[in-house]
Amino acid sequence: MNDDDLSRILKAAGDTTRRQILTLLVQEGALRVTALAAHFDMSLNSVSKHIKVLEEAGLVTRRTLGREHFIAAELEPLKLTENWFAQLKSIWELRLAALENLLVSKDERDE
Amino acid sequence: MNDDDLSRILKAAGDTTRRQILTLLVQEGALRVTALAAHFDMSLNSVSKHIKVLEEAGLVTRRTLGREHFIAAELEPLKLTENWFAQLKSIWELRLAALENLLVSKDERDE
DNA sequence: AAAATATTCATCCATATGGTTGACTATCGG
DNA sequence: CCGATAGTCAACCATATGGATGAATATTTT
Repeated sequence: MNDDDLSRILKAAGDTTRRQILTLLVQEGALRVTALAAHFDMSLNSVSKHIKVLEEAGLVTRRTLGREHFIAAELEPLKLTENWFAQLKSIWELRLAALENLLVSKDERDE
Repeated sequence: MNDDDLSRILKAAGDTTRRQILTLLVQEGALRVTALAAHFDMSLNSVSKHIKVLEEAGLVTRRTLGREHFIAAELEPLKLTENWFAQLKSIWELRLAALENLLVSKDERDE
């Protein structure tokens, strides 16, 4: 289901550390796991786990060269969240428009 | 901290049931807790808890009339998530532009 | 071949989350 | 005042999450 993708993405993005990781990757380009971990007051392993979560959400990709894993940001999936929001807004506006019409036609009847 | 707000919003939005609640509210306008709960295969209490999470994230507001609580969608906070995404994208593009410049000036030197 | 480096895997822990049920509170209708 | 209705609060349970540490794996360096 696509809805699960959206949940995964939003959950992955819902953690401060993971958002910081994404920011680092976006501003510095692909980074190794150790390089990323250096920015956090947290064990390498914990950072590694966060990366895994981001990876499973499709928000980062991994290119392995020998023993080094290069992690890169992947912003594409965030468009799913934008789409969801846009859809909500459009439904909202449709309803408001319908409401508007109701009021207008009521006014006309009352004239 | 504002970052906590963003986490709260994304976490609230990261659950399917809660997103469905938002959709219902957006398309039908304010609804009572019981009316909302009727749409889910889940106890009233669970829905009530989801509403609370949404409320704490600012994604819904509550108007209490007597014993009835009317819940309404509040899309404003979702703009924070849009801003975050937009910021990521802009940093990304800045870096790409800088990279582009580097390549161009390298080409010029090599001519 | 041995030591060092880069990373994941496995386990453990405390706390958070999503769900349940039962009790409590508040309001409405007779 | 009493029963029904609308909700929340409290406690409980199973599973998920975010963190830690120690061991295992793979690769590079010496």
